[in-house]
Amino acid sequence: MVENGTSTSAVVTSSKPDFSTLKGEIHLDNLTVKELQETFKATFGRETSVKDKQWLKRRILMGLTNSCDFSTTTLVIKDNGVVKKGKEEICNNVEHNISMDPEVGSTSENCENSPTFHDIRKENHSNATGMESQNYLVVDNYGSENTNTEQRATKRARKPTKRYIEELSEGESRDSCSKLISSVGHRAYSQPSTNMHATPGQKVGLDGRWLVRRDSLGGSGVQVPYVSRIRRSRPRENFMTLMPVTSSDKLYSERKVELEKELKNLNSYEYSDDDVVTMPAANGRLRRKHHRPWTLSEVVKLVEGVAKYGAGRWSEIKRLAFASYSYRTSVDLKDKWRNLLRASFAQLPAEKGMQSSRKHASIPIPAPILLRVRELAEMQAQVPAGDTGSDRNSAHK
DNA sequence: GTTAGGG
DNA sequence: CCCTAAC
Repeated sequence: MVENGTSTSAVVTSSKPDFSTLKGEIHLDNLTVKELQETFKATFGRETSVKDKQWLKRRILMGLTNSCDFSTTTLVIKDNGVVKKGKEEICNNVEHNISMDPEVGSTSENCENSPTFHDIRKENHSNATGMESQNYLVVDNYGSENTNTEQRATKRARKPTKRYIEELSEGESRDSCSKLISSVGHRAYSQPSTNMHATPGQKVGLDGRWLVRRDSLGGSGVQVPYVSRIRRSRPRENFMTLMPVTSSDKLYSERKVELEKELKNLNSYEYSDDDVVTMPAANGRLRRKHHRPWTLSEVVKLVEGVAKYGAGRWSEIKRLAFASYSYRTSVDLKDKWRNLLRASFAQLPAEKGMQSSRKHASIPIPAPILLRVRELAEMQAQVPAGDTGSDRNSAHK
């Protein structure tokens, strides 16, 4: 199958997929890692350093099935590979082609049970369930195998925070000039008559202390209650000032030691003002408390940690890779990873957004690292939460 | 106690 | 970084 094979010598640096390098038939199963990487490059227009054959194959096939309109090409996906469209009737069960696992694939060649590539493209018949008739290439099992794709789409619903509710309510009551009651009345009148039966959540507290509105949060369907702002104590004092002096002293000294140890590693950046509450920065703005720019080595550690343990296992990464960095909490790691993701996906394609994307980055992250971040993100998007080996069910406890 | 996401 | 709902 590799006869024509991938042109291993081709060094395409274009940023766009170049299918011209995909000559003839390609049987992904038979390709070496290097060849798979070449194919990856041809498919996605960029290089990859991932050596995981399985991943590469899956990505390539996914990329092809997703982005390539096969009706306009002479290529067709078949038997775990891309082949030239032949004259023989192609009973092409995409489901089987997309599933790279040998065990699954071994069930092979029954085209009757599941929708076929052929069927869908040809007829675009609406399915019996009437749920949705899709005229794009549907790969059955695709979704179930990569449930992560769906999971990523549906973020877990999050109730608006108390503060959000309060602040929003406060703002609105300001807008309506203390005519809270009347505005509510207006709202009620404007409701369709069928709505007079308010759901429990819509009732208005007689004392006027709490009201509930129907607004939803960002279209999430989460309803935002309307409450009058209750005066709270000031948001927050500096953590240290609230601590008893005794324990404060101890923590402070402990921390100080670590800080000073770290200072040597960092390129002698001056952090003497590190633990200070809020420092007026050069531009007159207030600087955050406890701000410590991420160093390159920290970023690298983080990336490696994500590679090893997976994104989301922040406490684990914190414990195992950042044991000596006491000032980086697992939340910090998570935050930094989020920023890295943003940077890697925003900056690589076009270097335009540099201005804005750099605004939040304390240090310039070298492109190779961002590439790695990107790869990890893509890789882990394919292999959902499932671990590649280390089972933590037994590892814990 | 952790994780995810908005601020 | 901070804050905090969900887990």
